[in-house]
Amino acid sequence: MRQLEADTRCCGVTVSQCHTLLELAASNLSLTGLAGALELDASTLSRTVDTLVRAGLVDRTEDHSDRRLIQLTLTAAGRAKVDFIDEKCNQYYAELLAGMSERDKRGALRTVGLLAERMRSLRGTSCCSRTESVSDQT
Amino acid sequence: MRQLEADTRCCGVTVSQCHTLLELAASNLSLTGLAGALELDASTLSRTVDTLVRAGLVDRTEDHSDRRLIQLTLTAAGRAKVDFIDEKCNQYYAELLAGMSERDKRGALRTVGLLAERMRSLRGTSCCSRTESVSDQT
DNA sequence: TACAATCATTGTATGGTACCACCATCGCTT
DNA sequence: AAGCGATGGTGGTACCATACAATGATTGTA
Repeated sequence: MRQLEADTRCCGVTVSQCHTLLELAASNLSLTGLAGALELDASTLSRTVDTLVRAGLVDRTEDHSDRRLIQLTLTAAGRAKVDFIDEKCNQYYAELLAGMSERDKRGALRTVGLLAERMRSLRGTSCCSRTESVSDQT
Repeated sequence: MRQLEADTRCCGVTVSQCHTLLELAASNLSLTGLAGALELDASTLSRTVDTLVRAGLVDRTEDHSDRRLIQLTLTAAGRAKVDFIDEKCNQYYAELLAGMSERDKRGALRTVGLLAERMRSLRGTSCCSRTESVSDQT
């Protein structure tokens, strides 16, 4: 997580901004669509998108068939940023695997796939019933 | 990350509080010592510890040999919380591995160990030179 | 046409984080 | 012993991430 954070920040975006950009690169969506895809509240996304729009990485355009909707698309700069991030990530993954034996590399790829799948299927399955939270930061 | 967050929150603490408790369980430390171990700013830790002290999970005690130091120790409730968290984590890991073949389980454990070691050794190695950050959330 | 549902935004609150300034304490040097 | 720099903890301030509630605009439907 720390590595991820350092890397994305050094790409000029925060982790959240990065997730948003990557999701938009996969498919243009409305705000609520994007919020759903990222499992975030729409209000959170709205503000994140604000930042990205101001940064010139994302465009907000109205949908003429339903004027409630806001279509979000990457600008050219946004696409470039995504490419840059992808490249950086791939570099990092390559470094992670560097020095492993062929056998270990294959094992690593298989393990990561298995675990990802298993994690996805366990999503929401856990946990204990809601307990009191530790807060009250007076 | 999401799963981790949901699980720890459902244990009644945030992820940061959880890290703090677990580190304290490993060894009693002063505030700066703890901050160093978690690679966080001392002021950040000071406030997190505030919360945990108010929650009755951590004790602050002065060091008589050096009155600048604050010794941090888990209370009984704190230790209980850590045990609970440990148990929950182990449960989750068990569920992650459940259903895998013996061979895949061994592979998964080996992969995780290899990757963790490799990540540690790459810490700080990356990345590009600092670029401008996308912010200005006016 | 009136009303419920949907979408985006804004207000408010909590939490994590860092940097800086500050104060108390400690240790060393003169 | 006095002074001064180093160290440890805390509070001020400023971000970002996030959620929930309220609001305004729009749509669809009874």
